[in-house]
Amino acid sequence: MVVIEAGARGFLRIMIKRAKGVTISQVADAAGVARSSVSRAFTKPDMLLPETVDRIMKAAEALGYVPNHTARALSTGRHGNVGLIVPDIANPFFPPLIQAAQMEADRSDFCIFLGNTEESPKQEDKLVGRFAGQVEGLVLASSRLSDERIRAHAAQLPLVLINRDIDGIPRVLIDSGSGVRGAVEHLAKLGHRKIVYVSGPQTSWSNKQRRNAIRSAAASAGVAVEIVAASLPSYNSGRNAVDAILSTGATAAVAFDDVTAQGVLAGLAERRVSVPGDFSLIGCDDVLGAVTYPALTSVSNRSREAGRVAVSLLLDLLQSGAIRDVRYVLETHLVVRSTTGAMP
Amino acid sequence: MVVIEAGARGFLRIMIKRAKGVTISQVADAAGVARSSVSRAFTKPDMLLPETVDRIMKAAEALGYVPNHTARALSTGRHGNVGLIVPDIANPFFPPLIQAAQMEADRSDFCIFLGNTEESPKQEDKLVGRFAGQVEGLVLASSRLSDERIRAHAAQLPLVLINRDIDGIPRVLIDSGSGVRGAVEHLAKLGHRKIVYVSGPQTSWSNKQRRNAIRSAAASAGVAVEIVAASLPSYNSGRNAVDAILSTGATAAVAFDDVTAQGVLAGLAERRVSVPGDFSLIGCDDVLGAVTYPALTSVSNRSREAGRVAVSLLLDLLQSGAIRDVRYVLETHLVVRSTTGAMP
DNA sequence: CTGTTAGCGCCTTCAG
DNA sequence: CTGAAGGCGCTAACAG
Repeated sequence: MVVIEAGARGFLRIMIKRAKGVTISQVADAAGVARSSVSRAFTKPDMLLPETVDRIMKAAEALGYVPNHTARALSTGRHGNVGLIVPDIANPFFPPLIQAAQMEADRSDFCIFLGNTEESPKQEDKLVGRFAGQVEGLVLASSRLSDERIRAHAAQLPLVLINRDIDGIPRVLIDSGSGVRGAVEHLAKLGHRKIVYVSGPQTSWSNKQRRNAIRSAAASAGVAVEIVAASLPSYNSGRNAVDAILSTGATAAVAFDDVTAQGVLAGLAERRVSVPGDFSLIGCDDVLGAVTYPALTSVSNRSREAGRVAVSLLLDLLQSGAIRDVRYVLETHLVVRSTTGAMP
Repeated sequence: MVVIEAGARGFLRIMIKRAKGVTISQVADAAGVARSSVSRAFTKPDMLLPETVDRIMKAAEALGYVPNHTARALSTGRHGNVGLIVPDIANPFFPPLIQAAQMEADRSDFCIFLGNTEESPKQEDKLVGRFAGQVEGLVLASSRLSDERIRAHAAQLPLVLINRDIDGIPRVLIDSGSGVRGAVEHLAKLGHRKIVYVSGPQTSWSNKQRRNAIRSAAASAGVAVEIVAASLPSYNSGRNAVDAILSTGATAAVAFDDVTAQGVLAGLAERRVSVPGDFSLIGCDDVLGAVTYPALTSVSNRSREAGRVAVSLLLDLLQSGAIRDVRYVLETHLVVRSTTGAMP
């Protein structure tokens, strides 16, 4: 129905009155049954005579009835939503994760609340609170919260963590260690004797993990390692790190992530250092695919799987009602492309 | 409280009983007032004596009361959520848009439901339906639905479109035409006499817009144009288009988007065609920032603003209750970096 | 198998 | 300014 009325200041306002939800009672009347039967027809049809279900469904269809999600949620306490909170949607690490989470939720007819914390713990706390009332559970990806806050939230509602290792809270971890070890061995085999690790954020769980993996792998391969800090994981900090990298005398580098690696790649090109002729470079996360030139050798990241598994785990927990201390680890591996070659 | 109980099959199950929501009644009792007063204290405090509000708030705090969103929604019909549906989260065009939408919603304490349609109209329809019950309004970004379906949905709940131009439905459009014209003029000024447009998906509103803008701008600048189709907007189709591009004899190209342009860039490098020395290249959407080497000249995209404006518009509509026929157009412009130079 | 009867937790008239 | 009562739409025992 379209309504045209005079607004407060005299001008015309066009309003479209939207269909006011048909209720279960109207359907019940139309079908000549009790409200509860209509409810059952939609939730537990096997409790009813097939023909009754049929009659109810016909009436419902005719009236355009559609169950009210909110009312059902209030009554059952289950609303069929899960929340997903990430620090930065725009970081290429997350979109595939989000997408996979979404697909997995969809398979069970769940909806996803998405939250972006802008890397701020305060914002993260706020979002958890805002979501808490309307989701059955939450996935926290690369949370920036303290262990205490996370534990506190976990006491309020089912929680699954991604890339955060807290005892007693279900978590899925991407073990970049395995892939990073492969990277170091790959470089050693190519003859490199000294490499540098271009590090990421000091507070990052992944950075710590990668740094340690490189150190130990290099030690056992007899390769020297130097660390060059690139505070932020960004293109610019990678590019700015190039002088420091070259001054170490190393012939190869592993960067905290692909974005940083791409910055390094650009910096090297500007200085006429050819890759992989004069210098070899490896990224992490494999988020750039083969889009750089030369195509970047990188460590696979499996963020897509992490998203899928996390949601799947959460839905399992919701269904079973139990909390299991799950620690799901995803191994990674080296993806060799064109930025690595024999030591010059 | 931690409970350890024997599970059905005898093994131990550890469960954490979560705090069962404190209700308004408990607060009312504790504060010695009626339930309605507690409700008012939270929604219309000015209707109450300041000291009453105070007493209620104290009691609420002590009990750890937090209003039940679902119950409130059932009662008021407003649940403080909006939905955002996109075709492909992983396409770099969308994350900034999503992020901005999220921030704008957050400013008004709204939560965002995110839906990913995998480019499928069927999935999009399904998501709209699933969301409909629990959001007050919806933003459809680059919808793949037919005009009819969109109109049908718009009749059910408030809708705002991004990059889709349908009369009578509020929409925000990114006009890449202006930027693309700038691109052509830029190339003409550099002396190029023949250019190619590497086109995107035939069904895309943006592709049509860009193609037309290039044609008309080239005509008035006296530049010849050829179209090379790159069916999908992807790195590979860009790279595969390179031979066709070079065989036209053109000295410059504008690509449908940055991802395609990056593929072209790689293809050119493989064929030892130097950029911008031998060939000039311009992308669209500016999603790669300056991360390619050489840094890509591109047309700005403003997807971030589109996301922000769309949500802001939607919230306005919700508040006013009226439907205005808004058509919000965002102009774009050329961002000159290092892939364009004088005709060889 | 189906109807009856209570709520779920909150908001909102309507009286005082 | 505050209390009492009814209802939002649906589900969940409990009877038949």
